[in-house]
Amino acid sequence: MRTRDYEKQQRIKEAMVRLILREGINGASVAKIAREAGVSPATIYIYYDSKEALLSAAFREYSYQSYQYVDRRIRPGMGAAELIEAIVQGCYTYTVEHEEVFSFVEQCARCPTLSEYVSQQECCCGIFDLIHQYQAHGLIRRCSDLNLAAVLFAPVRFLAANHKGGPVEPQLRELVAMLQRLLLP
Amino acid sequence: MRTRDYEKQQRIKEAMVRLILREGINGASVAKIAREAGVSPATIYIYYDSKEALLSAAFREYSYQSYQYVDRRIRPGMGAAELIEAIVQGCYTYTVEHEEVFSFVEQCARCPTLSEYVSQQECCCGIFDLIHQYQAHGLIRRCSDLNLAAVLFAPVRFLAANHKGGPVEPQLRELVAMLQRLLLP
Amino acid sequence: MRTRDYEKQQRIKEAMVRLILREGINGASVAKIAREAGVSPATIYIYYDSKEALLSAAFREYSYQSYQYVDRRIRPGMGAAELIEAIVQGCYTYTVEHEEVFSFVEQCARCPTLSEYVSQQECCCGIFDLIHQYQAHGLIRRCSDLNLAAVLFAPVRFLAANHKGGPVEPQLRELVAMLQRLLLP
Amino acid sequence: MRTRDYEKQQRIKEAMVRLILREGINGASVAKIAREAGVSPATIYIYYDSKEALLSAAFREYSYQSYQYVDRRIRPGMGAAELIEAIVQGCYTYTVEHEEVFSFVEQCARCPTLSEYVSQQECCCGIFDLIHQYQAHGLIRRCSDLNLAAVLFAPVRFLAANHKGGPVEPQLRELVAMLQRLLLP
DNA sequence: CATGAATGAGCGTTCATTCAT
DNA sequence: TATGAATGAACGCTCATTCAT
Repeated sequence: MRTRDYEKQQRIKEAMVRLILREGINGASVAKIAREAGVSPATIYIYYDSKEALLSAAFREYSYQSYQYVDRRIRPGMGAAELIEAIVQGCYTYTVEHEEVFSFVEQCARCPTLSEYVSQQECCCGIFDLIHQYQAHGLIRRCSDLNLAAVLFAPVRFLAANHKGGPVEPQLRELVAMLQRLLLP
Repeated sequence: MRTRDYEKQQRIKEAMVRLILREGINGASVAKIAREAGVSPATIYIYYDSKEALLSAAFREYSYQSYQYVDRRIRPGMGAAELIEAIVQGCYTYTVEHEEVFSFVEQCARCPTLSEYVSQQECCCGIFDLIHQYQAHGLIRRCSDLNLAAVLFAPVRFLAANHKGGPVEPQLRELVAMLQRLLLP
Repeated sequence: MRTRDYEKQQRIKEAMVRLILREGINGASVAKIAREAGVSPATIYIYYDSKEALLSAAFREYSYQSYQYVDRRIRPGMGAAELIEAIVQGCYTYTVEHEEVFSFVEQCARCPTLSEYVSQQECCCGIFDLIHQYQAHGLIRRCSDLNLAAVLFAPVRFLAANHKGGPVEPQLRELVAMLQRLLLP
Repeated sequence: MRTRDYEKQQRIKEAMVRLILREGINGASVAKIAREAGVSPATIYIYYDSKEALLSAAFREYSYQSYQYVDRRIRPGMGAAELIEAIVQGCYTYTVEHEEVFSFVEQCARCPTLSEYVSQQECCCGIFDLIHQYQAHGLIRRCSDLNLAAVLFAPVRFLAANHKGGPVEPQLRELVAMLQRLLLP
């Protein structure tokens, strides 16, 4: 008996994400995903019950992963300014290093049939636990978590999605500075 | 002067947008759009060369329209704080009053095959012209237009997309206050 | 606008029935039916909602038709012996002249997912009305309708299905004689 | 002596027959049969060369078995009337006790691609040998074997397949009486 | 012997688009 | 202009069968 190959499962997910970056969530048919992954269409159904199961599983997984990427770059000992910078920079770097995942998650999050599979709020709870500590110590201004998420993640993603040409570093530094001014007391 | 034909074209666009809110950009086939609009599939091709032409035309049109909605709520005489409030509130109110258009534009903007039909930057040039005047007079802090757009539009849309349950008004007022503090000198 | 072509609908049904005679109800895929009928697979779905709808509609239609064929060969004025002969002969002739329909209906009638679309009892009510008159006049022995159908239709179909080689006429005449002896007083 | 393997082979056949009763001959895929039997799809191919081989082997086997069931209920010493009753009753009881086998065999017998694997005539040769003796002694009327099979087996199966609701016993007794009158001198 | 993984081909159905009226 | 009919290609998925363990 052949054993289940989790690398193959991974390859399928990555192929789908790559394809969706190129052709949009519309253009990613099971047949195309299979060809991109170098497997038979039927093989996909060994690892996922349906196309929607594949999409939602990957959406969920990558949603968490992108926040964990940021999580790994922050530590309790950081200064508040440093923390904000790490979060925003981490967010941005992730979009550059995982362009296809970023595009995929953004598309899924807007799609009414997929968005409810993942709660954006839950994904960043690790980061928020730390921020809450800073807020408790008066190192970061208090505000609702939703607005905190709104200003910490949305603008940098906007930047990542809409930046075209020219050096992005200054833009990013400016944004960091703005958010520091906004959130530091 | 609106001819009967213009109205039919409008009906098609609105039907598509309604459908995409319900079923996502994947679920909107030409046949379904036609049924929703109460016309024949062939009729759609009288007004648009292809499905992509329909999508991109609507995307472009509604993108501008959503900024014009905000535009109509601001005037040169406003105070800077008032201006920021009007923009953010206008943005939010639009998402509530045109839920389906908001969802549609958000989906299109993330889709690689559609996003390049519209430059988000161009759409808001009217608003930015005014802001530039305020900045020139030192009433609003200077920063790059991209970051300005990033903080003015992205967080409020994040709020609109991710808010679930509970009163939204306090959230929105808090966000306005945050952005006023951020952008006022 | 092209108008609906009922000849085409007929062609589809006939193609399916022909195919099922050759390859069995298993072997009749929509694509094969379409090829046999000389239309596109999609065209079938203009006239029928689904493959099952096509099957059940044809099953129902041909079930009635095969009894109507017999119906046309009987008249109130016939003698009782003559009536029985007409029914059995009619049944048999139909299976010869419409071999593919006979095979199709027999297969559908045995398939659990299709059989309940058609009540065999209802199909032959016209014939039974006449027989009831004969029974009322004591020209045909009384028995339950179910058993009447069982002896009038099942054996002749058995003959039609299982006869191989040799002249069938004597067999058929013998069967007619047997049933006359059975049913005449 | 039944080896463990023989039992597994049996399980596969029974699973298939059960499935075909529920979903028709169309709905019985190898994967479903395997699941129903609690084995792997590959295991089926250890015992049978192909799906068709499985179908035809089971068809042949169960065809004979259903006649053997009747065979066991008749003995040379019986009266002619008793013999006819035993055959018809035996036939009917079998359909009740082996509903799934009955449905399976009936479906196979009508399917052009399967029917030729089994000659219905051959299956009942044991019963016919006995009847021939009765006929030789003038205890049962002479007629061709095909018509004999037609009246002995087809009506009772028709009854079994088309009876719905109400007590079946009287129907069956009536049929037995009819066939006795038909076949006894 | 027995398995679950793997597959190319095919399934029923819908797609975006064009045709004929 | 506007239509429903028509279509080849593609859809998501399952098929019968084989492979590797």
